[in-house]
Amino acid sequence: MSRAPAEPIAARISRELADRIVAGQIAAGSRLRQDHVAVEFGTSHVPVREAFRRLEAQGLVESEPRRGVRVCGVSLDEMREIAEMRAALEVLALRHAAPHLTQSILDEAEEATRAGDRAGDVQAWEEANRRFHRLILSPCAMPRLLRSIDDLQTASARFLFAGWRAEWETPTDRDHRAILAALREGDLAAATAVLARHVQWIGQGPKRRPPLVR
Amino acid sequence: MSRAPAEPIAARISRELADRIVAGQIAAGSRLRQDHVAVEFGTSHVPVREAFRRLEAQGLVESEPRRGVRVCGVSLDEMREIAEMRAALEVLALRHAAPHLTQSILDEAEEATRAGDRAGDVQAWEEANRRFHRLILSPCAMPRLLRSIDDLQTASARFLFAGWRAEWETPTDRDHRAILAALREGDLAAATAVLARHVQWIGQGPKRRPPLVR
DNA sequence: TCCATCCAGATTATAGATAGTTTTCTTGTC
DNA sequence: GACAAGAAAACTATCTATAATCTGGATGGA
Repeated sequence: MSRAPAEPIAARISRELADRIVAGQIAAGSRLRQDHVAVEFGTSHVPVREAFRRLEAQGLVESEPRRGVRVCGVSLDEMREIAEMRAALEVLALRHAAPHLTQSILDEAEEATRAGDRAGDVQAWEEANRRFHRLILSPCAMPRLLRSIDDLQTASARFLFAGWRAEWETPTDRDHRAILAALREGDLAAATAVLARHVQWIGQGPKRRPPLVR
Repeated sequence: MSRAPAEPIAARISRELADRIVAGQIAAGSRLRQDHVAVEFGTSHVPVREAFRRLEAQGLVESEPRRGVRVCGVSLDEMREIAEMRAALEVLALRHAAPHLTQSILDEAEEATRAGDRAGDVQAWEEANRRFHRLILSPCAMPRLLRSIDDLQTASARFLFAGWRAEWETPTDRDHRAILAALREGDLAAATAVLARHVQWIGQGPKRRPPLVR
């Protein structure tokens, strides 16, 4: 069949650039010039501009009217802000998702936690961590809320990759298991409390070295 | 003087379309066709497409890859979702803003409440209401949070204008004054509790008539 | 005979490329 | 340090291609 992808080029560019920004391959504060990006992707700058708007909405770049776009910074303040927003919104989502959680979803979440334990690098751990959160939150059936949470998780991942690569994993698996245990017992209050603390833990920043603002 | 605005056309189009959608001049569910909009504004379709991306980020329209964009619906579920998100985020913002609130800010907020009392139509009331919230929240100095809240308030206004035009105003001024009183006394817990209830009250929907989904 | 389904052509709309204009930044000169 | 000329980049318009939708009509079945 070899059906043409039918995915607009703008979407592809925005995905690719988002990945690079999150991975830290594009430095914070650096300018993105539409012609250069266009040349690199072998397209014109028109879809590039649309991709920029998308990244702007995700909070990965900021744009000034006639002066181009630049990658957002990764300061400690921004990190805390995002962590607190995540905590507030994920608690809300979990509160609505809890009544619709099934045994099989909880089992899948358990498996995601184990995958996080087995993860050898940050990327794999982050993916497992995000899968865990998505699993227990998406049954809330609130699409706008889930989209916001997803954008915030992307931004969180950016901090994770940018700053410190050592101290992931250890306490999170405990938190994940505590959340699952509370959910299995129907103790929603305990589950949301642990979730809030767990998310904000990420926002506490590095214990030893500063967050490598490039 | 008379400096050319230097505001990109895309920004102007997105503002104008957002106003119309919020005001209910463009029906929920109707399609927006880029070259029609372009003809109306006397431009090409390129800035129109960028405006669409902006509206999509604000949650006013939804876009399918090669099938165009259409105005989001205004169901009761979406309304509740937005109200709950607002409650969660505005409480967070107030918690961080409270330490930085000054006497003059509270006085201005009081004045905004009075302006809401005096408002003769929904538009004026909505503007005063939004000014009140912005005043007491913006000292939190969390730009990303404030942007999210602003988008949610825009969506709220849409429901307000779309569905029912009778029952605004009455209880809200009481809530606003209760929030201000609690803030003046330094009772942050009471202030956030009233704020959360107050915001979710909007999400309760019309008491008598259904929300006029067009 | 009437109705539903499906297909081909025409029409419409989205998406992207190319080219030109305007604004901003840079560099060289006084 | 200020200013002007040049370069670079953002922004928009026009044109083109590709995908989706709509129309009419044919076919098959009850």
